Amino acid sequence: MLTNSRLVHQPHDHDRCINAALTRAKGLCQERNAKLTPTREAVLTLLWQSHRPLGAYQVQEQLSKLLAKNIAPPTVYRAIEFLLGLGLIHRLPSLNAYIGCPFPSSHHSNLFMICNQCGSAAEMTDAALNEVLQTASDKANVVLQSQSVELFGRCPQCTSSVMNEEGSGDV
Amino acid sequence: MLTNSRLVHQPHDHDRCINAALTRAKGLCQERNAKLTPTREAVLTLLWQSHRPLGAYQVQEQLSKLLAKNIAPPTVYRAIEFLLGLGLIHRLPSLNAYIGCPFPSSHHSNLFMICNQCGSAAEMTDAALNEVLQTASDKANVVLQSQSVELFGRCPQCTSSVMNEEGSGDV
DNA sequence: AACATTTATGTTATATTATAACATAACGCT
DNA sequence: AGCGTTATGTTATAATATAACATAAATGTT
Repeated sequence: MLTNSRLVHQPHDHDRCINAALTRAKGLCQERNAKLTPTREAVLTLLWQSHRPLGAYQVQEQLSKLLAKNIAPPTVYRAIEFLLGLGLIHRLPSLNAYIGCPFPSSHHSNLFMICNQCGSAAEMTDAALNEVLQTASDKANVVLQSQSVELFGRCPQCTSSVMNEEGSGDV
Repeated sequence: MLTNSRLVHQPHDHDRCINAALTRAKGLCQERNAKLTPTREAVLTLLWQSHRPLGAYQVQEQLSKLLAKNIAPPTVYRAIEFLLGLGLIHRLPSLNAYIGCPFPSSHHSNLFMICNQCGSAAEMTDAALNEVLQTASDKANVVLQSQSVELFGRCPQCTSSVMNEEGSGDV
């Protein structure tokens, strides 16, 4: 069960996450003859600033700051489209938000665990899950092409802080 | 494995689907002391006109026609909110669309099979799926609260028509 | 190097989905 | 009838996403 949940849910050296993501991205782009332009790289980096998904307009805002000039939505959406195409990021449909993919080169059908309190999202690939979904599709005679699985709950960090604080409501 | 996939993917007497849905809705509302007002009933009926999810603005358009007066978005969204609250309909996040729930009274975590070609959506509850998701959450020490599972593919009807027509692209 | 071709970005406008805020109306109770 | 509650009407606007066309930057060809 490939997952980044430990990293997402624990304090860690996040610069390593960012660097690793950029290295993977560069490698993948070279393989595919795709160009990781400065804009695209900046968007990818922004989406890796934390393990929380960002909306397109949050990216826009931060990108405008970063590049010290006004960036219009289409620029952001184009970069997002490019990165989605390479599997370097994912879209979380329930949140209208985007997040960096920790294992872009492995063919995977992904599952996200999204914390209702802190907003962090961990990704995992689970063979058992994919089997179950394939079986369900087969039973219904559906040819499965893609899937979106989002789980919502409380991450370990937020669970322990709730135990301490007692009675704080969800976001 | 509770599912309406056979109904969704085959010709059937759809009036029975609609009637059954309304009957269930009325029963549930009585149980819960909730009022199924004409607007709400109309929205529910519209969402049951087919087994394809409708966007809020599609509902608005049709509702305006049905009631022969202009209905503004908030009215639609309020009805939707009410129906979602009772579990009478679901929201499909990937589509920003809404669809009637075939088994609203059973506590279930739902899975949708959405046909990329005809847009129909079948719902199923699958105990094996829920186990797998629970296990995955447990492994990551996440307290699971809710889930959204959407499968995209080709329904049996569209699969057979593709075999006949040969080479028609997806929607 | 000069040119044409493709690819990426800039710019403006607008489509689509959803909600906020406040006004009015209908209902349910005493 | 009067009161509080719940539902709907109305207007405006927020949030997300794309269309259409202009410019610029990179790439390939002679």
